[in-house]
Amino acid sequence: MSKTQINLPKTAFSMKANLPTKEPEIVKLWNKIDLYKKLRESRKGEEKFILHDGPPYANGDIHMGTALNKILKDIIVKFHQMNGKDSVYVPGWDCHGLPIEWKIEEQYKKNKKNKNEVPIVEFRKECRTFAEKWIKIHKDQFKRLGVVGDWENYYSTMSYEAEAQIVRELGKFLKEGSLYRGFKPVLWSTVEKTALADAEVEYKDHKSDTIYVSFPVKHSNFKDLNESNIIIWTTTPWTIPANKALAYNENLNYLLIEINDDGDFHKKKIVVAEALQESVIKDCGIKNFKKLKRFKGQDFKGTICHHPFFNLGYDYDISMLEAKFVTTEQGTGIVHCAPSHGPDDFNLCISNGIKAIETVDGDGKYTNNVPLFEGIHIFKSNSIVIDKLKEQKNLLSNGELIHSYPHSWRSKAPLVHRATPQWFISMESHKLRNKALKAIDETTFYPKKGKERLRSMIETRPDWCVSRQRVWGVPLPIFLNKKDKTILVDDDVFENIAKIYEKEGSDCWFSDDPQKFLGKKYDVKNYEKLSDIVEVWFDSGSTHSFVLEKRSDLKWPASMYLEGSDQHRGWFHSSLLESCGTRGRAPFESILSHGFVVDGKGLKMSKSLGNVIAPQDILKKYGADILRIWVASSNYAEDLRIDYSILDQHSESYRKIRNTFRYLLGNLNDNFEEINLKTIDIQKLPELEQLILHKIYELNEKFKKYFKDYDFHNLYKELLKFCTVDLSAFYFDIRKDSLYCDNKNSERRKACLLLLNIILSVLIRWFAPILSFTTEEIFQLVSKKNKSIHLENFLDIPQNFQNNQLNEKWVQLIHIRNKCNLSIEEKRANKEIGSSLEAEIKITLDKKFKDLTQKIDFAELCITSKAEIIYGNEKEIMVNTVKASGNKCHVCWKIDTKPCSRHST
RNA sequence: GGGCCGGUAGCUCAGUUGGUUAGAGCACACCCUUGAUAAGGGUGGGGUCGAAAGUUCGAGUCUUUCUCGGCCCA
Repeated sequence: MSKTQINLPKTAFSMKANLPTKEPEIVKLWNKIDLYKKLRESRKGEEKFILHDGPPYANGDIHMGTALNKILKDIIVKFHQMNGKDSVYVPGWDCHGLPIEWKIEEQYKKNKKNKNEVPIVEFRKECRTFAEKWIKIHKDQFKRLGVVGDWENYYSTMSYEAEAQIVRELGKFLKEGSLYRGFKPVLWSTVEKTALADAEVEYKDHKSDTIYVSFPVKHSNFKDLNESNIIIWTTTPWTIPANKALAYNENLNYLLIEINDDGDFHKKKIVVAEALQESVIKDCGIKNFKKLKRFKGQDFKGTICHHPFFNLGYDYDISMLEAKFVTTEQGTGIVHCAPSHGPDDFNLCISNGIKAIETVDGDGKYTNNVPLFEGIHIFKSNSIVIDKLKEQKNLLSNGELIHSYPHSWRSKAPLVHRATPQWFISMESHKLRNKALKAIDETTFYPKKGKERLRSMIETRPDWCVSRQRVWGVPLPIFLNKKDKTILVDDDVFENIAKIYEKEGSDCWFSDDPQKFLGKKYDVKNYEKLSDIVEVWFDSGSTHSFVLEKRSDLKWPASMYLEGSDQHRGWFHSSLLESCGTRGRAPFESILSHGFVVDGKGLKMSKSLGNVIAPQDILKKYGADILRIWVASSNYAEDLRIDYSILDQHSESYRKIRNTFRYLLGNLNDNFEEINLKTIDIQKLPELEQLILHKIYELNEKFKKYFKDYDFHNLYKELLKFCTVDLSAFYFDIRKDSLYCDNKNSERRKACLLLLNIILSVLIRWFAPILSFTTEEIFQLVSKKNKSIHLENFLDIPQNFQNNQLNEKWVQLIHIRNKCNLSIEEKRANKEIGSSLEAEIKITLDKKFKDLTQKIDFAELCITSKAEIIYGNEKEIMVNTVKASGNKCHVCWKIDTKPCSRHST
């Protein structure tokens, strides 16, 4: 009966969220109202915030890392949008490259089809179809996460416009002269006469010739080394003619040893690592020797040797270089380096200014760059090398070894590293490195540590190799003059090729008459067309040119690039170089990098550990908003942990937030009214309401600060704390009595309803970028405008909400309230009372609190039936709780000896 | 193996230039409520700050070593 007299909350907003089924409906709604278009219209002419999407690879279902990345982007885009910016998000995909080629070849293998018999153009069409399929799947998966963007007009690196622009970009490097032809070792099959990718290699046992070779020291700053011989060990004697350097490790100890055995090395001094001395002595059958000196690897610094074939025309200097890859696992602790025949050798040499040259041709025969050996096949030359070394008295010993060695998976033939012609963009010739370093200085990094990471990479990286001997990519638009091998550099030709690609794509490079690309200016008879493709990092590094610059809804440079921290070496890096090379500055104003998703213990996710969680599983079990909370509440500057217990806890927080909204909606009976914050007569409100307005003001200040720093986990934490501490446990709890039991005309109750409206309108906006679905669900329920929450702005909280004096006062009042709670709890533990309304509290305060507490009703604050304050001289706050005497009002449940003042009639 | 980054309560995170008994929310335990009810309130337990050594009157905060983990490179 009494229930009819009170105002109980009533709302259509269910306590149970049921996100997995509700969210897809909301995605449909956004589709139906064309939210993205409306977002753009609503911000027409406003300042732009452009988060340029780093394209994911169109291959396979999305994983947690992808989900994290997209949600973080979406949160940021939405924050800026609600902050009044025209916050445009154009998603993109990376489409060219080996992984897709590989997938298509796998299908061929299954169907017993031979790739070499399929025309290139047909093969490329299949790659394109494959990528298209995955773009479509990704799109739906991203939308399901609540990500809003221009899904209809996405970009891809395989679009005709992109392929055309990539040609134009390369043209700029060619014209400038920083793109040059060089050589670099790749895994090569002399049988198939082709380069092989890592995945096409299988390792099998192979019998190799082994040799210990001496390199006579020509000059050393370390006196003891002069007139000694540096010993190396190798399993590929045929690479000795290509030797250009020796590598040592400065942290190892080395020995100078004198050999006293008869033979070529009688009375000669040799150098090997101390840790390998025994094995070398044993291997080479040395009987009599004397250790002369022990020294550190760093003493090698600056040492120059002769090539063992010095007297046969190999009269160039062999430098000794420091290299960390030199170990004492086997050999001599000094490694011979042929930059044309090993990646380690290549990298070490190029960083020391020694370039690789073409020493072996496609058939496996030495070129004319190699004296004595020209025309000889490398697989037949080991014995010749060994003979010559013996002849030159530089062979300490030789033998054979069976070891694991790379072979072609197709022909089963052993592979070699062979320097092949490649195309490089120079870091130095046109000061690309300097430009990039300057651009890094001008970029803001979130977190700050990203700056150092990118800088240290740019400082040390070698020239950029942009060519690949594959099929699925943008063809390098290069013609070589057949006579003098010079590169054809002509804007008209590049533009002609670009125009053709714009119309029909780049497939035609492989199928059509080359004259078509040369135009009328040049005769195809005089030019050789290249068949290399552009490495995919150049593709994605160019997205700024065919997306940011080409689209009128975007701007160049982007406001932000946002990717995982691995992209310091990837997309951040390639975009920076491409843009600095062509435009002299970075294509971004800021970079935000996030860590990796790891499991609950901080270990990386892997199938073998069984700790992989797929976003699809989370969506099914919890819903996207829980995943979005996980993103927002985690510190992306570090690795992000996730497991089901972590998600369980976030869904607990979600329920707390949801119930906060439910309380608001219930007491408003879903009749939400948008309040004009500027016209509120704050002084007329009760102090409690004024205090909450102050708290809203304070939180908004924090909100703005955290948002400015992209510090979402602290921002979310503050929002959650506001819901639980300030609202649920304090304001809501206290005001239940007024909301339920006051007369509807009560000023106090009206003031509270005003606050509930204000809180709802502020809170729903604060949460909208994170809880995109739930806030929309609420907004659809209360807004009569049939609009989306995401079209709203954050509210300007008026300065007059701030009231520091009042806040300081209430800090003390709340302190007293806490003391009361302790006292009440004591009686509750004694079973003297149950609910706090059964209590009457007597508070003893120092007189100085009189002004502070005079007008405060502690029965209201502490939700007791009665409260009395006694002012005395004791400094300490004392509270005495007794069981309230009298009768319980049937309506408001307060106990009093007198009839209830509100409900006695 | 190298470079960079990190390891604060069960979980997510704060801890300003080194300074009193290391904080918050969530989770947990117990109690209350049954008019936010698969909700709400109150009280409470729980970390010596990855480990060790050092600098200092004093270190989670500085140095070194080790250890565990992550990314990149090899």
